[in-house]
Amino acid sequence: MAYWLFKSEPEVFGWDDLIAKGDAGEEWDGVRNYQARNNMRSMAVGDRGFFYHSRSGLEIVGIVEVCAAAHQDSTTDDDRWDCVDVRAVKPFAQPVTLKAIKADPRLAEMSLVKSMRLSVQPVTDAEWAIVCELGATDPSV
DNA sequence: GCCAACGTTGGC
DNA sequence: GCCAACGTTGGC
Repeated sequence: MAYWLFKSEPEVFGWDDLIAKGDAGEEWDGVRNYQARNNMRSMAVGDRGFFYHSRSGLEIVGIVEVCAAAHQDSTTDDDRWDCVDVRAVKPFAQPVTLKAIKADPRLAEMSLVKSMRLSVQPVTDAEWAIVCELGATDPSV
């Protein structure tokens, strides 16, 4: 299983909005960046990701699961743009702030630190475990 | 194919 | 709200 990180502005589409979608989840649409799109094309159903609140919040708030592989983004007719569907798995007991991530030398190579603007990012197995630990949340459940 | 101009993202 | 970083566009 691969791990990812999805960024969204909470005022536009936040964690609570995804929770409200239930088990069916929601299209991760609106991505208009090739690298982010390519990351979504690499995803498999069952892959997990972090949900990060950008611009305000600035913290990882929970764990999501990919529930549909990449397909046409329904918000555009342009066939260059695909997206996956994601659903909420569970919130972090303790949100992990960007500040905390930057303060942890083990996370210095995270895309969140290195490629600040990329909206859909890969996360390594090691980073996944460390962030879940910081979030006081057991990732296996 | 280069690179300047432009638009967008996102931390502060 | 500002502005730095960075991706994209388009003229040459």
